[in-house]
Amino acid sequence: MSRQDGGTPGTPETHDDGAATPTGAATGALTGPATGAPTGARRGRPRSEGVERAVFDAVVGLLDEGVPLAELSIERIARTAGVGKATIYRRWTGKEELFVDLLRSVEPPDPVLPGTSVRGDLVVLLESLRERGVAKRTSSLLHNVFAQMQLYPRLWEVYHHTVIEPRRRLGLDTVRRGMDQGEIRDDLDIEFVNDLLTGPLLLRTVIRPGASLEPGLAERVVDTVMEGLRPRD
Amino acid sequence: MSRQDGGTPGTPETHDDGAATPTGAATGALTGPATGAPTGARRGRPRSEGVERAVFDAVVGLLDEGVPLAELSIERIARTAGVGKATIYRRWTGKEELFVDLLRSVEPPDPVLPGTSVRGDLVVLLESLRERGVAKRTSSLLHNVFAQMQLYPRLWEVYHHTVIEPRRRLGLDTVRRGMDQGEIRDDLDIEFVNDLLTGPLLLRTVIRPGASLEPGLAERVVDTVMEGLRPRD
Amino acid sequence: MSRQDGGTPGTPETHDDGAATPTGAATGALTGPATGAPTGARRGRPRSEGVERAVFDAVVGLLDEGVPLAELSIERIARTAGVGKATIYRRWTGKEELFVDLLRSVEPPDPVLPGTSVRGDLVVLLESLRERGVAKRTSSLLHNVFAQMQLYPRLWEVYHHTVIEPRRRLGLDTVRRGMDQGEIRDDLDIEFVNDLLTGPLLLRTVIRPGASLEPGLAERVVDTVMEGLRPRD
Amino acid sequence: MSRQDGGTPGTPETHDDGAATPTGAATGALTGPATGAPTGARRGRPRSEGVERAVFDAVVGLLDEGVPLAELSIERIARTAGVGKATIYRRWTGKEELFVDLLRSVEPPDPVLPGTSVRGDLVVLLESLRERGVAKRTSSLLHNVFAQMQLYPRLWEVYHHTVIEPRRRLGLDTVRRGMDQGEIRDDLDIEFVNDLLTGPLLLRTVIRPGASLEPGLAERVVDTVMEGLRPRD
DNA sequence: TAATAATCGAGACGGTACGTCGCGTCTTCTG
DNA sequence: CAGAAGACGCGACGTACCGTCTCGATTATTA
Repeated sequence: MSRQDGGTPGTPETHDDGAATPTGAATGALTGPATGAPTGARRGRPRSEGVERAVFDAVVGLLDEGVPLAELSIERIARTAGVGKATIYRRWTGKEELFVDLLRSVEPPDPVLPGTSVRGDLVVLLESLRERGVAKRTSSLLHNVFAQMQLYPRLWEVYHHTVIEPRRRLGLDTVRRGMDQGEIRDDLDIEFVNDLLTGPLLLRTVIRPGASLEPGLAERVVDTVMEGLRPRD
Repeated sequence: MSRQDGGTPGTPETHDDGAATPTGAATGALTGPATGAPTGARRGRPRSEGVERAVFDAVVGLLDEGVPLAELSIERIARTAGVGKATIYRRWTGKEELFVDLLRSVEPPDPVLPGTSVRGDLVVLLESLRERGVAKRTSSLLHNVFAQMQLYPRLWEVYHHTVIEPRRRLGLDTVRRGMDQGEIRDDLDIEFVNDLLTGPLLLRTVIRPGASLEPGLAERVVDTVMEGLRPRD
Repeated sequence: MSRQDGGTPGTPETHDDGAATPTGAATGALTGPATGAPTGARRGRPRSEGVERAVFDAVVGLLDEGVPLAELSIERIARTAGVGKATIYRRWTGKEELFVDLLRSVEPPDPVLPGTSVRGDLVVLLESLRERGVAKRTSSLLHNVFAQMQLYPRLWEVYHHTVIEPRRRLGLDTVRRGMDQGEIRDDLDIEFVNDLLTGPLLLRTVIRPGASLEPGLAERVVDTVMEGLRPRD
Repeated sequence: MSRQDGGTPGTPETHDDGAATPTGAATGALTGPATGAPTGARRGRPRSEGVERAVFDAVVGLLDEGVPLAELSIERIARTAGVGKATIYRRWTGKEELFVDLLRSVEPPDPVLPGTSVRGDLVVLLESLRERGVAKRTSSLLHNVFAQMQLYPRLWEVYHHTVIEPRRRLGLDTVRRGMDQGEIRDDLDIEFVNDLLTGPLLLRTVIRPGASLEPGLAERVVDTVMEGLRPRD
């Protein structure tokens, strides 16, 4: 994972779903008061919560000012945040882990599938993909980070691992259910079908960032892939 | 474009748009009278052809040795190639342009469409996508460069511009023909249809580099998207 | 003086001038009514005696291991001694004061002058200089600290102030007595004469640390300076 | 020696007299035009002469402003001199070598002995010691550097090696001549006699920097040591 | 016995400097 | 004039200490 140390030592670090967030602060907030946690008597001065806030703010601020991601040196971030370099290195092993953490902190939660029909679930899933793509072009932060995210292979990788993969698994489950229930042909590979459905949207989101992501696109993709391209009479 | 100056004459410079060798033209104009000749009588010592060979060899060699793309500094490339830094900067404006040039030098030509049937052309197009994906995992150079190509936004961008986009246009033309000839529903947006077809393969090629790219995949994608996922009886 | 605060009561604080334990007095005054008692009933947990022992041991140990004085950071000393940095800063204002304290703790007492003859007293004084010089080359601690003591101007200065100056004054007194009693020419400046006598030994002790300090040197210096270099018949 | 690289490769690097100065520039100036020197065709851009001037000026300037020697970090010197840190490290291995170079650049040449009488030569030698001591207290640079020179063992060591030792050897030769010619008792060790003579002045110069160095001191030391302290009638 | 208060080890904190590396430009000599 | 060599100002790297500041825990005195 990305964080350096900390992380409440009771957190299992399961990397299977989006609930990992070993960030400590964030986790603490989500887990509740946690007064009874097996908190093993930390020694020394505890890490200031204000630091990551300051660092994140600095990064967002610099990106807002139009500073390209490649120019966001640790040095500069520390200077802007009014924070010591060592303090940053104490929390993150490098720029990439920092960005991953920042990115995750603004990532919307996984969609909740209504479960009424497979088609409906697929639309919801693809719609969430579409919405993330749209968010990328709206949010100043997301826009900048995503636009140049490819700059950092590890960032890319971890992002996939913690964000895209979990949703992909949701998709696979839904496709499988569709086959079981007879809504989808069952003579095809599940992964293959899933790629047919998500590929077009990911293409427009990741590879061709200028492409249209109009509302209704998700539904249209699902329906068209379901129906096929052959002309009907 | 990427090259700083002349561009090896002989390289077809396939993709027209954006005016091939722009700086080359400009340079030619500045060099003097030029006497009307297209290759305007350079003065002084001519550029050694050996230089780019040495530079390319150095890059490939370093990548083969496992040096990550991110550690390929101009400094190191020059050192390895036994070439002055200034000589490199005289030819390319930076690392990215160098890589783009190198990448283009090993890129296979655009596929030739048989034109017999729209389905056949689509399969050929997607098959070339698949083959490139496979090549990425075979060629030591391609593997390394691609695997971390995302590191360089401009490299990524130029690559798309010079390699992916042209093929995309081929795809759009084919889809249009399919609609005109009645092989494809004509109630859909051409770009949309093209994305439905290419998305799955690009997904596996670019976004999920570990995914299977088995032979026959291209054909299967075309057919499945054509037929749709709805169970037939 | 060097110590930050209390100063172990019991340490005689030999060298008067500069008002012994200045900060101690001040602290005492600030602590409150003080009820008249000289050691005004400190409150809270008293300082552990073990700390300075641990710190001194750590310094000596590191020097013994060959660690150069310049690399003895407070950080490292604290780590080695198993002591908190703040605890060190609570006692000494910096590295130099710590070293001064350590140095003084191993400094032999001022020599006792027999007072029989001026020549005898001078020999005793110079002999003590010689012995200190020899000790520097024997004791692992003294060797290391002295050899690089010049590294710390304040250490040097304080050492002179508390060790060399007092003995210098002893020397001046003796020379004066010699003049009064007719053993030494009285047409010369007292300081000048003293420098003639101590200069050679200090030269070999401080400035040319490799020079010989054989037994009998002190006596020979006194006698030769007394007699002069001119050949006698 | 102190310099990092450069140094005209023909210079023998004899460390026996003050004529070592491998500084290149200085040597070049002293050696003459040296047009026929075996200068082995340096490659690449030659080192700018302006750099050491700028660096030396920066150091002197900072010391003049009262910045203590200990705060003269390479970083700060570079900043003040308007010079890259790497440029400094290219020439000197560290602060100490830089200071040694600077110090040597302002060191007066060895005294020329008249050779008429041994006493006269000794006076000249001691007078040069005295003058250096006086210079230390006059020159802003020397004052500051010397006053805290002890901070840098290597600086101290190299200074002794290149400046003090050579003159010491001059002194030893003179004392030997004095013994041979009957001006000095020959029943004493030469080094011992030399230390008797130079010790007092070095004491006042190096160890007790506040002591008086009035004109005539050198002569007085020689005469008094020659005559002895015993009262004459 | 309980409250109070200074100490302790530990280590986070904002800084500054370290010595190295790469950037893109420049300046020299050689072919 | 191109080319290699490499110096140059610049700025970032990741580490080490600086001296200060919180922490929880410990250990005295005072109430």
